[in-house]
Amino acid sequence: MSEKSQRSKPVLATVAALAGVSAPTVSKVINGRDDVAAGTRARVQEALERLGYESPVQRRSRSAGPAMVELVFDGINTQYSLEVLTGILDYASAEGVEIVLSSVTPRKLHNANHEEWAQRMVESGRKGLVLVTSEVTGKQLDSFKRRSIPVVVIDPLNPPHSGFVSVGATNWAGGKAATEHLIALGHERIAYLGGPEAAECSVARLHGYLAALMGHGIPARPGYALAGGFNQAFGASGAANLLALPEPPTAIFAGSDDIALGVLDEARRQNVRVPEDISLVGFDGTALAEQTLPRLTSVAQPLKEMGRAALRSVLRLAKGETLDSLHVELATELVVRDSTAVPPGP
Amino acid sequence: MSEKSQRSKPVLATVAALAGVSAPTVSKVINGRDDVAAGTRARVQEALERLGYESPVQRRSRSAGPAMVELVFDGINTQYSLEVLTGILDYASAEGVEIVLSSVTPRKLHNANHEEWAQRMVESGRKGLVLVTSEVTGKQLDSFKRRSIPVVVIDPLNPPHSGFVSVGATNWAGGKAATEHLIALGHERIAYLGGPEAAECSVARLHGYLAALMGHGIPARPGYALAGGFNQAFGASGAANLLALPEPPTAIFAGSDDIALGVLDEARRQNVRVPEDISLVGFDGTALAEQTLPRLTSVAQPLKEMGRAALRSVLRLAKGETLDSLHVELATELVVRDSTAVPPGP
DNA sequence: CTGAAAGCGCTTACAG
DNA sequence: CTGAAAGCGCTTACAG
Repeated sequence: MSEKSQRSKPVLATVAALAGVSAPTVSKVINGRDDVAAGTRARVQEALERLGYESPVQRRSRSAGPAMVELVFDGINTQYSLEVLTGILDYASAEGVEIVLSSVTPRKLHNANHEEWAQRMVESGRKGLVLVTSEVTGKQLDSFKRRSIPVVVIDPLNPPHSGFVSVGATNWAGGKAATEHLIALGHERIAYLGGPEAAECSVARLHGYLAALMGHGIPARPGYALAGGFNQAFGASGAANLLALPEPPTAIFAGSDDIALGVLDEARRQNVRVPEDISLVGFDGTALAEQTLPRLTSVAQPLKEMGRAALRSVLRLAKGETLDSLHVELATELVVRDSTAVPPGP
Repeated sequence: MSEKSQRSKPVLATVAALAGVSAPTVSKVINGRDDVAAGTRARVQEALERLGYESPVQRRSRSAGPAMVELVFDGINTQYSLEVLTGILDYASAEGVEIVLSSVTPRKLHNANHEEWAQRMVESGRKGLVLVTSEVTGKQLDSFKRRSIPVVVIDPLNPPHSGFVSVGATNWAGGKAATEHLIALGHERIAYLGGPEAAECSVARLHGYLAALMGHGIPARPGYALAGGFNQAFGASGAANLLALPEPPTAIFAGSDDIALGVLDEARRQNVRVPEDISLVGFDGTALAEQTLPRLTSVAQPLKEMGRAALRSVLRLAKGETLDSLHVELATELVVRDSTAVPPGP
């Protein structure tokens, strides 16, 4: 009688006995319900792990096909997204993993029912989730954590306080490098046109910019640092505002290449020459930077590598491995092209 | 009481009632036991069929969750791919369908074992396959056809002789419109820089170009129609060849916006002004056309709509519906911007 | 939060 | 052969 529980594959009741709880409680933990005390959940999860228990759903999904990872973009219609996507797809194909892709508006992502979403992912056997430039709350991540679905965020909009895993670039260092390049050319009136105030990566770039100014004893001027969207429209309107200042900047550091494109447009409209009248540095270093006229000096992000790294982390977590660090920043690199020069004479 | 069995998915007890036997007997039939009388077995089997009953094992193998469609790009690193992808993802999200994405080199696609591929798709419950700008042989398509997996090709490289379903744009009409626009401006020395000779869509554009010339009694000149890749590099080298002719063209019709970008680069290098010295028309009408200087006159393809249409066709085929036509062409539209003008005086 | 009790869908063991 | 009865593994609804 007592031997039977040793060899055969563990059932829910065995787990319950080992954890010292009732079967319903184990059932709740397995199905990701939230009405279980943290301590109880921990004990049950340990018992589950020790016995190697698999729920019917898990058994069902384990049998079918190659591993699938879900990938969600907060809108894919940018060069940035395309390069991240390329990195992820290349690595996925090398690892024999399939990518289930969706592009979702930030609004929809925020309103989505994460409980249902996570449950659906378990049921269809997804190994993990990669989110790109998304805002995620701790509560939302909890829906996934409770079901042991690893989540990795690329360029998270909010700071990684909630203990989630994320991949980014050295935004602060990149912002500093861009600004120091301009300072080295002789500029002192340097403005920053960044992304949304809420976007962690943009804030880091802003602080890199401020650090460079401070390091060279250049005071930050009022009205010289503006926040908006990571898009061409904000680049144009921001540039218009900056050029209308009593003392307009001689150089603009744009928080993305798209923003820089808008600046180029506005400069052209006002017959302000780049780089003769005003210098311009972008951020991202996508293919776009090569195609503008003048070609854009830009801080390159290793977007493909960021995609690879995110997928690799998700797959490692799915295998139960632990990561060295919850947050990884890959190096940015300033690529000098034709949009920066010495400031115009007085 | 009696209504409840009508709507919900049938359980074993329902089958038993309909067959006039007990649940255990149905269980035996399902599990292939031999202790069931032939007549009883027949009645049970009929009831099973009529109710569409699925055993837990059957349910397990038929993949759970929302419908999935596989999407394969022949390289996604272009604006073209991005717009097609956007169209597909939007429609997928509206229909509650999930997209499994891969980007594959043409070589790998050609060498892939289509038998295994198709079998894998059946096993993981994929509803269909969308291929973008791929070359497909009848034999390969057969692997999918035998397994009733619908396949739709967007912009097939080979002509749709093999009876496969495809979605494209009115390439011939677009080529003709581009060329007639140039003729209307007064050009007679008009060259064509097209994509690969094997690409059906490029051939159609070439013939549209030739038709326009012929329609206006303008002879096609030797060396004026070149074939290469749909990329910037070919645009630059092709333009260099054309400009080196004893009688260089006064206008170039490029088979894609990427090709046109290369032409712009080469023109700039040679200090040939666009449109003053030479007019330029692109093809695709992606966001790129808006971002060049001068902004590019281009034949716009409805890429998002082509993506939508392809997915819609796959889903209809998967439901067993029939399509009105194996091949659909959506309308192209010439968008005149700043890269075309009257030819320079002699 | 927790678990006793009831229930669900299916299978097994066995009397007839 | 057949099916009433018992049982299995899991989930649900709800009292405390």
